[in-house]
Amino acid sequence: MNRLLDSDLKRLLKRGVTQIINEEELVRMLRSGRPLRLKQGFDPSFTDIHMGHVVGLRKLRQFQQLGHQVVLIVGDWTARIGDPTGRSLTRPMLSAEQVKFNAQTYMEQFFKIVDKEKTEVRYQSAWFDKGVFGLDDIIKLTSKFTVAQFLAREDFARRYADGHPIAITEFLYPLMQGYDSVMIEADVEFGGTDQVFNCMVGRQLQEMAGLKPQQVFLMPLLVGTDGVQKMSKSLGNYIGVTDPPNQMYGKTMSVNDDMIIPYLELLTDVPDEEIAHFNAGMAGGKLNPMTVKKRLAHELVKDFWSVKDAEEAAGEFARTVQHKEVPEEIPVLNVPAGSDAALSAELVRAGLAKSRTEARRLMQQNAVEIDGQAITGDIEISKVAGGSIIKVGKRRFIKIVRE
RNA sequence: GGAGGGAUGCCGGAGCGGCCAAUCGGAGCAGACUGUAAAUCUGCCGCCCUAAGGGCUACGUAGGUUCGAAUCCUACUCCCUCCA
Repeated sequence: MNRLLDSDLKRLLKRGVTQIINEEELVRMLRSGRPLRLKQGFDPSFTDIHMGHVVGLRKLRQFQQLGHQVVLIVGDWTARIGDPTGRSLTRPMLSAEQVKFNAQTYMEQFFKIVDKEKTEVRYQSAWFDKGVFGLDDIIKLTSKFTVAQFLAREDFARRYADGHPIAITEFLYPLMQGYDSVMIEADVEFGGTDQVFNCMVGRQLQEMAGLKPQQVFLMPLLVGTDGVQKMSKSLGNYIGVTDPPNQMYGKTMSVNDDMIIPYLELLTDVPDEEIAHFNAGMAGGKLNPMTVKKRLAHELVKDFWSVKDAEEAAGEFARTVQHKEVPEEIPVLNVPAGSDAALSAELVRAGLAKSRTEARRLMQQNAVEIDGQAITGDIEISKVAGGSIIKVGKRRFIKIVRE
């Protein structure tokens, strides 16, 4: 175990952290030199990890670097309940097969950030499956809490007040999550700020089981690229860890300027001093936010891909977005020699419009250009010369090739 | 078990016999603007007919009444609230 430096401690407990319960105790535990069991759970009800999740995963890695052990819990049972957090919508129950597949995909991405060697993977089914966990256990577990306690949870309270349905099984969710902590003897549980309640239930259950209650490490929820709502796939305001370099770079450049600093803090290793310098520079008008955002985009692509990819993506961005030039590589649309199809139909075939009606609409809006020349109405594809480049909207291109 | 309320486009939410492809807001798309982006402004925003214009499908599901239904009636399905 490495000696714990004050600088490590500061980085670990201050940057990108909302709240720690209980911080003094956690510091004591860290100083004790004993490898801690860090609990991180996930519901395999989705497969894609995005930057919002990365905030927590980076934190886990930092702890790992100090010699601690991550225990990843695959919530194969909780996923089937449906998680009431956030969207106020009951998620559908998933089949066992679906859950298994999702878990697999999730972990592939998870270990891009977290050290696999220092991670133990546990499935909830190990302690919740039939034969292991019975009705008597359910009764024992549920009888320890009251409805009033559960209605204290913000999400439940709001939904109840609004007359939205809350399934009884949803009450089971925090209990099961908490029970996980008992089973794996977690020292610290990690989660977003929306997880407070569930994590606290874990503490209580551990205490009731005669264990030392876990510490709770809460991290901010990352705001999505729209700069308003929390990053989530269903809202479409996310940057995925598997997004290809150009897309990752482009999405990052499209985030609101206000997000630059938080993103740098939560998603990169750019030192605090440098971030402070950027912040001051932008506030004082000395630094163009675009420059800083480019740095951010570069950092992200570099971390998830490579330095080379980051540089190429930067070049592509400058070319297509800033100078409005044609990108290096353009998808090709093969057109049979004698085709008399309408251009609108061809745009649909190329996936640049959802319907011909939409394609025509785009033309009317001056959004379709052939070799830089906007057209105002539909034409036959035969009127378009082979090799022509068609641009739709700001940056979608296609090259016509005659077969 | 009883009483009441509801199901509308991607989402929220109007409409309550013709003027409804359906007000409005959000999202999305496009154009303008912009040191990236945001904000702002303008337009679009079911599908098909290459325009004007026309056609076809749509308001939980299935029938019905009517010249005409998202709007009325019947049954069904699902949801919510309250009482027991």
